[in-house]
Amino acid sequence: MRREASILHLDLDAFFAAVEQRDKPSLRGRPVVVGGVGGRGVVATASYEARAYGARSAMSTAEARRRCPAGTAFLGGRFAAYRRTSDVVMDLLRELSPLVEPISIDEAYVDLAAGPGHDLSISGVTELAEGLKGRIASATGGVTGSVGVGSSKLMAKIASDLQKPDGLVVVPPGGELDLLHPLPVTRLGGVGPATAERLHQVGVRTVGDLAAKSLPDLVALAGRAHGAGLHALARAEDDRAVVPDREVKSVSHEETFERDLTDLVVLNREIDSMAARVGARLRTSAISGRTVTLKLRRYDFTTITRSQTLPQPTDDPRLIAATARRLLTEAGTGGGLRLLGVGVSGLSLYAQGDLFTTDDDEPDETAAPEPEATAEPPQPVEKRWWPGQDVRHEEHGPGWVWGRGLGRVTVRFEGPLTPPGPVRTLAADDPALQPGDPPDWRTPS
DNA sequence: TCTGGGGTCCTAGGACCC
DNA sequence: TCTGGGGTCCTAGGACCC
Repeated sequence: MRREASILHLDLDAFFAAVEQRDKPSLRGRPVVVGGVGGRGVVATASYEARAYGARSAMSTAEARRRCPAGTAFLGGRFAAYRRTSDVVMDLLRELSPLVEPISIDEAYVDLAAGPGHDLSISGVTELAEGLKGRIASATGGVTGSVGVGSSKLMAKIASDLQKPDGLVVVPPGGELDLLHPLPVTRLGGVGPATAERLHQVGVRTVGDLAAKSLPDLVALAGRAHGAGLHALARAEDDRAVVPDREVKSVSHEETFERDLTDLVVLNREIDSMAARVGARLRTSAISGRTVTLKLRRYDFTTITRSQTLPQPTDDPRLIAATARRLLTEAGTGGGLRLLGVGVSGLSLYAQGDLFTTDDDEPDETAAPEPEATAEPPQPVEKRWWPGQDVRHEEHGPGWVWGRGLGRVTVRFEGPLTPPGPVRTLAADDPALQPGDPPDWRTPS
């Protein structure tokens, strides 16, 4: 805990949904749900209009459909668009300080004490945060964020959560415990359903209740590290630094299937395609790893992992896939699998073509490409289009997919800088309709 | 038509080593 | 011939976060 309120936490409000409403004017002021749109999808983000009907993050999309009225937009995610907007925001944060720690695409800490001569008085950081919020809204085309400023990461994060959306709370140094102790323990990071249940059983409901418990009691309840962490947080003792550029520890890809799979041939093909994605991401980051992990979730939702550590680090999709295939054969597919995942950990920086690369591992330009590992299966016409997707039509211009089915696709032709636009229903195989790029929300100058 | 996908950190037991 | 005690690596699972 510092003497000044010099740590800022920013949390963008209903971020995915906010980007969708910015880029799709017909959705502004209306309920929007972003997430998995298939039968087994879950909600990633619900707009505040959708939350009014009870839609929530992590809820199954089926449940959100039951709760929300007709006309609610259910959209798959456009991660390239979210990434572009996020990058703009993170750049604004780095104008405040070189010490910016992104926590996710929509959340970050900033160490204001490391910035250039900021006034760290209460009024000083309040003014700074107000300016930041204004710059974020104007640079992103209206996406808002909630800001908390305090003497530690703990306090900044708690504060940003107090006045959502579009909030700003500065916790004056010395006021930490008055703010913290009445709050439910579940507001502390690290207190999830399991810990909350155990705490409730010993009568702990608020952070104040937690602060009354001894360190040995909490260690007995939650384990050594977690117990000590809770003991400290309940007293607002938090010295965690703002760390930019945290090292990646693992790279993985997983997929829940529309229907449970049992066929080993099909599952092996899935492994190949996941290993190809993981290998490509490793190679892009110039890293490789020694431990290959296969994750599987059975028809009854039981989840197991099987891993094997290789003698040398690799980023080779074929070696990753071969290892994962072996682990799958050992684990068995009994009863059917609803999810498969392939991951690599034990990462290290790794130059291609080093001592351990054999001739066998070199790409062979004369060989036929390996269809299993590289080629995407041909797309059925129905699956080409998904709700929310950016498209462009030769005649009607840019727009986005509202819905599809029965050989047709419904598109609304509008963009972030247009008024709400017209809807047209087209043949799903209309050659004039193509996937499009995320639209630019910035006014052309 | 219950329950995503990408991660991090911690714990615990066994192997192995000194 | 009542068997210590660390330390590290590997594996598996669980809790949690966004």
